[in-house]
Amino acid sequence: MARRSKIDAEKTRSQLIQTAARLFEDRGYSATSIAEICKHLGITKGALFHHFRTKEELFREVWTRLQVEMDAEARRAALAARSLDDPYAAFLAGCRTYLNYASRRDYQQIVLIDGPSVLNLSGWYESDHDLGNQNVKAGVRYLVKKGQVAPENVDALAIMLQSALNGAGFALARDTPGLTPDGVYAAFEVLVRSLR
Amino acid sequence: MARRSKIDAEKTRSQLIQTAARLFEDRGYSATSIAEICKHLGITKGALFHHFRTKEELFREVWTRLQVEMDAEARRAALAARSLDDPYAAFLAGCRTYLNYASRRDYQQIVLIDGPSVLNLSGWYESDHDLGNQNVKAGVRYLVKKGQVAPENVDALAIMLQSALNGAGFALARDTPGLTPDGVYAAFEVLVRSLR
DNA sequence: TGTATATACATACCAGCGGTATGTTAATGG
DNA sequence: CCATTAACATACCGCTGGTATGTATATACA
Repeated sequence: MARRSKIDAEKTRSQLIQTAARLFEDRGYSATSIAEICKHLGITKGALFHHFRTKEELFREVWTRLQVEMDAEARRAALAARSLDDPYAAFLAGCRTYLNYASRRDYQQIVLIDGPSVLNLSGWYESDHDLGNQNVKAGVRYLVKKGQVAPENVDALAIMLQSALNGAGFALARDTPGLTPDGVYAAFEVLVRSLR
Repeated sequence: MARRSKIDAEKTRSQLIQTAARLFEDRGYSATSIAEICKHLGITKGALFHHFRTKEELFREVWTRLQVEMDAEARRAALAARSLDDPYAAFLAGCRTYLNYASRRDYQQIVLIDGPSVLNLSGWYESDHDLGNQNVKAGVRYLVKKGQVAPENVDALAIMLQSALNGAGFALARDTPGLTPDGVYAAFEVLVRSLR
């Protein structure tokens, strides 16, 4: 076959990302071969390596899309829940969104499990790329401004609260006995609201 | 070469684990080849595959040793710190130990980064194999008994607090700006002591 | 004490992997 | 209208984890 139009190319590219995402999700990164991804689309490796220089770069693209999507949703939720009466409301709404993502299979496998091991050589965690952390930290800073939290604990608390949501999401996804989404969220709210 | 004695075999085995641990730590699991491990010991792949059926099994052995070591140390620390005056003391001591491990490069790379992606421990959090979680949960139950925490939140809080320590240790290990071990621990203590 | 067996490796080999080098053809810019 | 280049396909490569097989000797047992 020969050259396709720009529009076709864009389509191929997004199909690659979409298919890779599906396979990365249910087989994991290392168990998913490039050949397999291409086979699903009826194209060859030449096409894939035209659009992405390495397998890792393709993964990063998948990873980024998920992060951006989560980020947007969390921001929307936080903004919508803003309240004059309750300084915690916006922050908690964002966290609830994040918790929802953290209990999704795709987010878990791609962002939380494979992400660190695949991307850690290239420094993805230099926090400007970690949108989850940015959101949580912004929330905690907001609580500082409202006088609910001591400023020297911001960075540590942000990381800890985010990680708490990560772990809880995992636990939820494989229905751990005694855990429900609402129960977990309630416990998280207790954790946050009792902060000094 | 030919067969060695049982004693020699044990030595070879533990040398394999030790060397693999070193390489897994500073290159990561997938970037460490079996051939490389063997080269460091002056043996061949035949020897390695005699002691371990797969590369993953060797990794699991390394992983387990680290976990067991951490568990023992955390238990010791918690017991030693037990206090009549402060119901939080034992729990916090165990968590401090855990935090120390979570900020070590070997524990971070092997247990926190590569562990989840290499071993398919979708459920390693609440499994019997997760000694960290067992300890944390025991600590939270203790706080319940002392009347510091509502019993319905035990499971969720245990997971969240443990994950908080994981994430914090992770952040510490790559010296995130604004984070020190003592600072993180202080923030964690605030988090725990303000629980209702 | 002799000997059959199991053990502790070494050697040789393989399919599949990620990645590259090199076509090939048509859309596109000047 | 033509040179360029984008969008792929094809062929190939070194390396990887893993296997099949060989082999010498420690060990269990008669």
